[in-house]
Amino acid sequence: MDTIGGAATVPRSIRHEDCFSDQKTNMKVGIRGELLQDHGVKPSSSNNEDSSNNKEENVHKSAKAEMGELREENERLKKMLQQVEKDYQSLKLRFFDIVRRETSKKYEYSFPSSDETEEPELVSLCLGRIPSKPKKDDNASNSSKSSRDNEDLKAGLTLGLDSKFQMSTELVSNPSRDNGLEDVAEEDEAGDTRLPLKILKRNIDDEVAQQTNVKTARICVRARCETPTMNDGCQWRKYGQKIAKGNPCPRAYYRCTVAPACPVRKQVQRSAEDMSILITTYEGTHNHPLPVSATSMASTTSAAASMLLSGSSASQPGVGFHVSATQLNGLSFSLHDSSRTKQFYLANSPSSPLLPTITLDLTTPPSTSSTTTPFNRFSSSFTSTSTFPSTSLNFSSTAVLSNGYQNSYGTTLSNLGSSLGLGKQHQEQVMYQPYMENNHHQQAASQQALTESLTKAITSDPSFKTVIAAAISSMMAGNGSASASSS
DNA sequence: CGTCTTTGACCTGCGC
DNA sequence: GCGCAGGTCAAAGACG
Repeated sequence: MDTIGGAATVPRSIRHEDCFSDQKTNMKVGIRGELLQDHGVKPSSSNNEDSSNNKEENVHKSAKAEMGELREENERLKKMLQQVEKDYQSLKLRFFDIVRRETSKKYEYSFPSSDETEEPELVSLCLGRIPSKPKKDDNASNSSKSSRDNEDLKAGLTLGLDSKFQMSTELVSNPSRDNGLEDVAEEDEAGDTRLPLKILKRNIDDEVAQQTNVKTARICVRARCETPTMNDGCQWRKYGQKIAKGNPCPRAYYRCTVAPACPVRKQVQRSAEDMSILITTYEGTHNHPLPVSATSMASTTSAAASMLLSGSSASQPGVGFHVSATQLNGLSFSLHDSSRTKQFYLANSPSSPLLPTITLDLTTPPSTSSTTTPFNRFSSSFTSTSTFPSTSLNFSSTAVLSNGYQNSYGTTLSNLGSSLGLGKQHQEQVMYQPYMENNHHQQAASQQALTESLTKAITSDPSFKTVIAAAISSMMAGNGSASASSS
């Protein structure tokens, strides 16, 4: 990001790695400090010079021994870290497998005997690449269950921040003349040649043309941020600024510059109520792989998007969610159907009034940020109204995770933990004791608890499969740097 | 000198 | 048709 946050020109991937190494360093330092306390040498109180010389020698020796211990400790920590990463990888694979199977099952159940040629309301969140366009397949006639499963799987596993909605034909035919580029293109495919001049002009661009095939969700992130923009890992270039009505703070317009033709844009504006709150709205889909550092935010937003999508919102355009979380990278959030109150933020976008908008409120409420750092504590709750019967969830969970693993894996793992700790139709309280430094057993225990919690949540609430898929796909995309999205 | 930001002008959509 | 507001463009200036 870049321009964002001022510090900007430094490639985010590099910064991210720096952060990671910093964490290791901090861990070492912390442990070192603890050891020094434990084995610290008390100052001599003797007046005898000989004895003081001997003591100096002893101090020297003990210091050496201490150094040796510290080295060993560091080695152990390194191994521990490697082990954690390894465990995480295997966990990830397990989730991946479970999600895949569950998704297939659910799909069979959801479409048991319906018209096989009827296309389900596919919602595809794409990880920074153009989706595989399953919509309106020409081979709809031979759409077997397996092929549908594959499509569903694709949709489920291609989640990302830049959620793209594979609009159903019903939605495409929605009688709104300002649906924007995407809908117009849909109409074009359907044979409608009444394209506005602007649209025709833009369609010249291949990249944009690809964008026109999908519906794009808007992701709105509210976070407390002192810097002009939030550092989300992407590179942005400011192309405009405007004073929006009702807010004295100007709204800045940014364009993704990671790739020359990337259509992703974002708007940054300070909240009128609280100037310390930065409201960032993302729109569009990256057409390039994302920097690794961008995937954390991607995992958060993609999960939120998947929440929205799992609520079959595709058929109910204009509905917005309000997602609140107390951790930047946590998937914990509460979703509020804002359909009645119009979209909570940036609802007055004339260009895309029908775009589903997901608002992530990352501003920490005072009540939940009391004793722990924002990065190791987050609470979540999810409520949904009858507008989304399929996602009528009610849960609340609180998780305390160690910040000792707040690397790219740790955050996403936390994400999974937080989101999966949520249970359908019942409330759960999952408290993870903070990992004690140098206590591998507790770490293992906490990890096990987390694993159990995740598994439980997966099996108890199928709707979270999408969330898991979102987070996992984001992680995988980020790890492989193959493709990811966010912005 | 190249890149990025700033900022006024312009375009477009919407409501009256 | 007109005015308003949001969004974008592009020239000019700043900066490294």
